[in-house]
Amino acid sequence: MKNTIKIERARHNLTQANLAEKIGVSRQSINAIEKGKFIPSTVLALKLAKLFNASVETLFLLEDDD
Amino acid sequence: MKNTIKIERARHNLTQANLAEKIGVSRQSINAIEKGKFIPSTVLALKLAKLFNASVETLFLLEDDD
DNA sequence: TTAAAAAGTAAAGTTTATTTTACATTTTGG
DNA sequence: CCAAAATGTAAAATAAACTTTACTTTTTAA
Repeated sequence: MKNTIKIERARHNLTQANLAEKIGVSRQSINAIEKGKFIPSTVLALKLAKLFNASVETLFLLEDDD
Repeated sequence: MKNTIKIERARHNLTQANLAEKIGVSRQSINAIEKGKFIPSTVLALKLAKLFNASVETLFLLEDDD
């Protein structure tokens, strides 16, 4: 599973810390998700998509091994 | 968080058991998700959306308390 | 109406997401 | 260049997702 959070974050001029704050998770969670260390819950994915005016499908991409 | 899995499952004529099999989780997981007992991971949400030709956003609806 | 299938539920266990704290490295702006 | 901000990382703890087993209740079809 890939995601484009880092890119969207750049487009929206947000740091990991302020994205985390807006979404209501810790900064380390954002970092870990960006780095592919774990996959967020659907609630988090929906919140991120909403914030970025994107779909969950464009933000998170299924891969063969998922 | 609400979801419309039960409805989509009906539209696609699938039992909890065969949906579970197609998605690769246990039947109890499908049941628990339908009953709102827990919120699936983003991978699961994407797989369900794909199977149902729906978007994650239409399948899973954020609520105020999320 | 009855047997079979499907759905609901529950407890115990495993795995994975997420937090907290804390520190190291990298990037950025003055 | 230098300080501050941002990012990376890691360990320990907690919460939540998910599995397995097993049993009960409800629905469906013959």
